[in-house]
Amino acid sequence: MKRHQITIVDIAKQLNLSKSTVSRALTGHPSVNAATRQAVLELAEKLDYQRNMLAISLVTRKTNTIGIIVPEFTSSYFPNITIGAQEVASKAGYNTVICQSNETYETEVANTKVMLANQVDGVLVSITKETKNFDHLKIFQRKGIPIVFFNRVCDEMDVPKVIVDDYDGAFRAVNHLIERGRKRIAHLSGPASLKISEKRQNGYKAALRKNNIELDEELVIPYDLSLDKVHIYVNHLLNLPHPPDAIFAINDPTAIEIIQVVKKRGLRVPEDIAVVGFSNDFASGLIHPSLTTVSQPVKEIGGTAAQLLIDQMSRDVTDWKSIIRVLKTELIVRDSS
Amino acid sequence: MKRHQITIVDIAKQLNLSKSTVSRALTGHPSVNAATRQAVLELAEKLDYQRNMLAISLVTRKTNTIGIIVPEFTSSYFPNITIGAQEVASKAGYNTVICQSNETYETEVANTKVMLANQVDGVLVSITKETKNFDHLKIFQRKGIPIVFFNRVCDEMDVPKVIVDDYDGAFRAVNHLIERGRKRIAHLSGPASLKISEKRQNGYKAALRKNNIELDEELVIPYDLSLDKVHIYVNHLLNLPHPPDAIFAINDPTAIEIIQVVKKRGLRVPEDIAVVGFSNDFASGLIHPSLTTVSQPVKEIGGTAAQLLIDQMSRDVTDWKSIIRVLKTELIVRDSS
DNA sequence: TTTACAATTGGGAACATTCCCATAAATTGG
DNA sequence: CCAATTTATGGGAATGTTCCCAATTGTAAA
Repeated sequence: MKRHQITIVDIAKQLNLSKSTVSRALTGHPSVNAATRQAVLELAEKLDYQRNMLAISLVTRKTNTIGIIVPEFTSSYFPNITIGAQEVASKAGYNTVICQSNETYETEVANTKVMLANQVDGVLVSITKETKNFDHLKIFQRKGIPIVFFNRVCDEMDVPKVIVDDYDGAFRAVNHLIERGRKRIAHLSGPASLKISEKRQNGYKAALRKNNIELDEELVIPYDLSLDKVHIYVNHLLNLPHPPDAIFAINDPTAIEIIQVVKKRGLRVPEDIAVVGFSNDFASGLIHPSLTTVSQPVKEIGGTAAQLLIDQMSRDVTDWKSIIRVLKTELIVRDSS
Repeated sequence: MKRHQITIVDIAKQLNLSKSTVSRALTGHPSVNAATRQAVLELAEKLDYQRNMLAISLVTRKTNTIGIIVPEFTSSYFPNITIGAQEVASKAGYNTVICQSNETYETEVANTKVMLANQVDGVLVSITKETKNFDHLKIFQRKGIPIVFFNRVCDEMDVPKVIVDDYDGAFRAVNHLIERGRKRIAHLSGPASLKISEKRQNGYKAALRKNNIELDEELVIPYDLSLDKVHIYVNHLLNLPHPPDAIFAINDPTAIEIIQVVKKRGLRVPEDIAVVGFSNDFASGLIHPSLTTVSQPVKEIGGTAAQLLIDQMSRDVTDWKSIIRVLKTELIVRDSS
């Protein structure tokens, strides 16, 4: 039923050549007669010949494909990172395969198997909030497939990583709130498993300390990043006998959700409660009031990670220095603070 | 240099079996001894064996991969469509490869070559605003690779398509503006090459006609969807001797841009100018004032298209009925009108 | 003229797997 | 007890390509 695929053998037969010569003509090998090459190219064009990458990859043991595993696609953050990575990768002649782990460990493990089965030449990974065991990722190392982490990194693996100065960004965000006269600043933090939660929380605490504001543990709430639970924590905070006058959120989607909840309660942002986020998602500039946030160079994160990966793939070095690239953030002050 | 990959031959040797038997054990073929299968499975696990999909696909002539070609990823529209498609595809055991054509014809052609070279089993396509020649897409048909269009379809190809009732959606949107008392309604339309531009424009005109409002061609502006030019058209409209009191935009990103421009000019939305968009992007509910728009069942579009494609791929029918699925839109009234 | 060398081309192994066609052993029925 | 059938396994072609190692031809140097 399936139509016969045009192969180099078909071209070879029609031109009375060997498949070797056709292959050489097609790949631009120098030692082939100009007239022969011309004939091959013309016939290939005429027959709609397309090289079969499966066969090529099988013999060359290279797929020219990099895999990207991200936890989710719900905000603009990870999509933009993949765009940045894809730009760099395609410029270097690499294709990109993207898998979403959906913030679950099982899916992440399944994703790594897909990547392995599809013989990617390297992978870019940002782990889920659930990931505590890294055996599935260590397989890449064991097989000599380069891996680079970004944003959500794995501490126990000695490979290149791309992150931002989370501590510093959080510090400046909270410091800004204090400069604006806020005294009781709450923090909606992330899951303890993620390094970024820890660092941003540390930045928050350091800013309080520097301004001689005593830390009230009651105001630091770790949550699992499920947006539909934000209202619970916000209402809890606002119902405290001595409620906060500002909230610093681990990320923008959370901050946006906070603003909605606060507004629904009839309170004003920033008059009653100031809100600051982290990442500068696309929606943050559009929401009312517009969100003060710490912007990350999102595309650059993806691009840098891809570049680091490509560097590893092109050199035949097995023991790669574990570079850690820390990119700069920037505080964007808007109406919510 | 490259580490040797574990193959079924390695497993076969260690267990003193033939690669045929190992293959059968691994793929779950019934005619293999339970003890043998057990041994194979255990050793495979121990050695981190991963099946090489390249080789499998080469011999089975199936990659279990569908390709998606979309024009852009800048708004939430196309990403969400791919999410919907991916959900359906992965449930059916298919992987997904996504390519962005970046709204340029050349890139789209390049993308089709990538898809062909990677032997996708089927493709989902939404064309660029530039695409007028469809030869590169007809190659899929010629090779017997199923293709389904969505959103931006190709009229001259007789294949399944998934669209929404653009005419009707536009009609209801403009009718709503008229009900709100607007008399001079402008329309920022899309490129003439796209069917959706035409249909939405027709819906706009029909709504005017039905309400006995004479069409003023001066108020209908086709533009190429480059957001950075929106301010030119909006300012042009507002500088007219008899400026409009409402603008219906071809899509949400355009509408959002219009709102920003109008606000920057010191005019109020909706008091001075009402604005209505199309698609109900994520940002539309967040912007101030929130945007009235025609919502599309985005994930469903992707899911339906994927399902249509999978149906085609699983049956061995070469002449597929050209189904056209038209999904319903819904008018979402918010503050901008 | 002979040798050496460059320019072309062909042959065939290799890549990792599936799957059809044997083959051998074990089991069953008459 | 023998034929027939079932159960389990092996052998090897096929998939479409690259690339190494010849083989052939023509030509310039000796």
